[in-house]
Amino acid sequence: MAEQSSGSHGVVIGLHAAIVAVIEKQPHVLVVRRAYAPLESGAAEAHHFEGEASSESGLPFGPFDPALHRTLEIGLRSWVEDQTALRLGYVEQLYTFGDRGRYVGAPGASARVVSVGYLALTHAEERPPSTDSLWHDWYSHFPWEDWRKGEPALIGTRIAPKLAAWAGAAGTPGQQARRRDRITLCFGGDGIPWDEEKVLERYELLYEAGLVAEAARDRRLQQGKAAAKSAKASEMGAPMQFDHRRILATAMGRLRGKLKYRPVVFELMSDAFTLLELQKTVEAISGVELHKQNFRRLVEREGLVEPTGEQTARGGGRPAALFRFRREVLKERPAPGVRVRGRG
Amino acid sequence: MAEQSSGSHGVVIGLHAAIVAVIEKQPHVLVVRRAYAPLESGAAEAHHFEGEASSESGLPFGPFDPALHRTLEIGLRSWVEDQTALRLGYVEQLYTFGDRGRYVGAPGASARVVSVGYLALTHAEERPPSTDSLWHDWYSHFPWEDWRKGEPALIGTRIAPKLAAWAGAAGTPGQQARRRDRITLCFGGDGIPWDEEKVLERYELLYEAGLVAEAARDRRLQQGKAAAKSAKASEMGAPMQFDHRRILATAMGRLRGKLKYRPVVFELMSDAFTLLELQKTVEAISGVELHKQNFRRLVEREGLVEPTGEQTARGGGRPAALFRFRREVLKERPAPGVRVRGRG
DNA sequence: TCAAAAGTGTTATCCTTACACCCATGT
DNA sequence: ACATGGGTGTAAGGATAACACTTTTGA
Repeated sequence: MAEQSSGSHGVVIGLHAAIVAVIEKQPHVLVVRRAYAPLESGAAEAHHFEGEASSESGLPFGPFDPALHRTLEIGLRSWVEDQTALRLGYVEQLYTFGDRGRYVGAPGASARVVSVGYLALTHAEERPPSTDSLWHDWYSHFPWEDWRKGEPALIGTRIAPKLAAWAGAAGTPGQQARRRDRITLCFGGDGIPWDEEKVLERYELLYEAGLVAEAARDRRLQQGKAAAKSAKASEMGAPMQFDHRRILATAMGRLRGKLKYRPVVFELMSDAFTLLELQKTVEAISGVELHKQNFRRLVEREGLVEPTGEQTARGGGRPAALFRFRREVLKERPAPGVRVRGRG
Repeated sequence: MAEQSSGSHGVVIGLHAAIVAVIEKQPHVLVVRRAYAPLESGAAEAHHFEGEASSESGLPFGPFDPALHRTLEIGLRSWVEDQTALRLGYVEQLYTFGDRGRYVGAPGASARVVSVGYLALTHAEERPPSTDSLWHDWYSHFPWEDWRKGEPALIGTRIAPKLAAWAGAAGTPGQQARRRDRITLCFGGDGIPWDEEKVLERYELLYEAGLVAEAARDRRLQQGKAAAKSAKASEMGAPMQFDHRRILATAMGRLRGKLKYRPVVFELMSDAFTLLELQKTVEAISGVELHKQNFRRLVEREGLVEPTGEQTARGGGRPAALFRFRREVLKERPAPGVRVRGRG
């Protein structure tokens, strides 16, 4: 076993993809249910997770094999195609995480894993692409991130009180104040507005405060104990394997930001769409409602779309004009995008 | 030697820092002159570079040792302190590169290297922090990026013609058109304005077109040949070891972008500064001149600074009021920053 | 005729961009 | 007095955010 590494700097790189699609006005991420950890040595030694953990879902991922793939992104694409039978279009690197203890693998795990996260966008037509993978509404993992119907009740009833308690439990008054500032910055209030892009900051805060199932799980696994059944896991969103929820949080935040200055929404749309469908897609991603008319003026002014000339047929209201993405903007304006700014 | 890896997925992670400071209104990056590649196995086997390459400078870097450091960033900080005797303040991860052939190490190099790049900001007081490291004006590596005195002559005299030739040399007319579009998008012209943030895109384009010394060097080294003396290296900016210039390009672009929505400039200033010093620092980084009064109104309106009450003493003009960074903005506004937008 | 969704007009306000001009100090 | 940088007033034009109202279809 040439592996055991750790003494020097042998490291395994895990490539992870948050593959996003918007289906029926809901943002979804592709998850894989697996009972083994494919990140150990080259062969498929199907390590089994301990009890509970095996029922969690995770992002599609696999190790980077430098002998096989010329770049990280090529490696990622090949892993994803294997695991999900899905061909990726738009792909963007997010972040590389290497924290000890945040990627707790199978019990026999020897090598240290560094996670490189990617965001991929696709247009999904309802059915999950393969039997092993399925689409999850991303708000099932982040219920506090959906502000389309106003502030989620969860924040007032559970998150705010528990975070306040956590802040109060800090050692010195100075630390307490700093924790409180951080909470306000993340979740708003006190003059600070909700910033939909701070998805990662919020998740990390909840993790540190121990409000999220992964926090307790990682602590236990680090101590070599079996993962206990975590009660009320679903209340604070469905947990994911390893540090995958953190990667998903990074993806959400990045996508929400990118929408505003790059025409990436169109990667999520079909070729032809109505303006309201476009708006609902942006709203699904950014988690806030928009002002209809201002949205329309915006996409028109930026020259992001052009009419196809067709109309929608399906009943229940006046037919809408269909539009398509105007690819020429890419050559015209330096940073075209759907600038989003909450609404009243 | 348990190393030789490559067959499966044994990978060495190189942590790289682009450490930036503004000295005398010029942006600088800290470079290290080294004659060996510290990225091979744990021990210090001082591999010697082949001829020419050893005179190139590079960014401070070193391998990530998971046994020693809990996170990537901690590993980076320890490497940088060792190599430069400099303690880092603000640090931000940039990107992870893993391209085969773009990180060409010492001849005997076995393991594949994945580079994780970081941006670090510091306030330098003139003298280089250690004898092995020194400050380079970053425009010496990217002469086409300094538009403070208008469009650099280099672009018209050398870059544009050579890029045009490269575009014309593409196989099909379609490819030629796509190359031309890309050139316009990167360097502007034809209605597209100069976008100071596209530093990486421009460098990658120049690399692909073979206009930059590293392109030829990497090709040669990949074929096992010795690196030839590259004529006119300095004309297209001083090259750097490995893929370090790419990492620096990433750092420049990211910093130029971040300035606009986060108060990071202040990491580069001393505690007290005049508004013109602040403006010159922003101009140094972003490479464009700004409109004095609008700049002042901006920092004032955003509440980024507050007067110290002091005045500058040094001669040559009316004394200026001194200001300091107003830390409270961090608690007030979601995304305070020095939004920069060229000028006439 | 009513529900459902499509689509338009208008305004106050703020931000941006660009003018051009005056002030205080050292030599 | 003049060079050097410090510092201000003001106005046109555009982008934003918020109003509420009309139109076209299917059931």
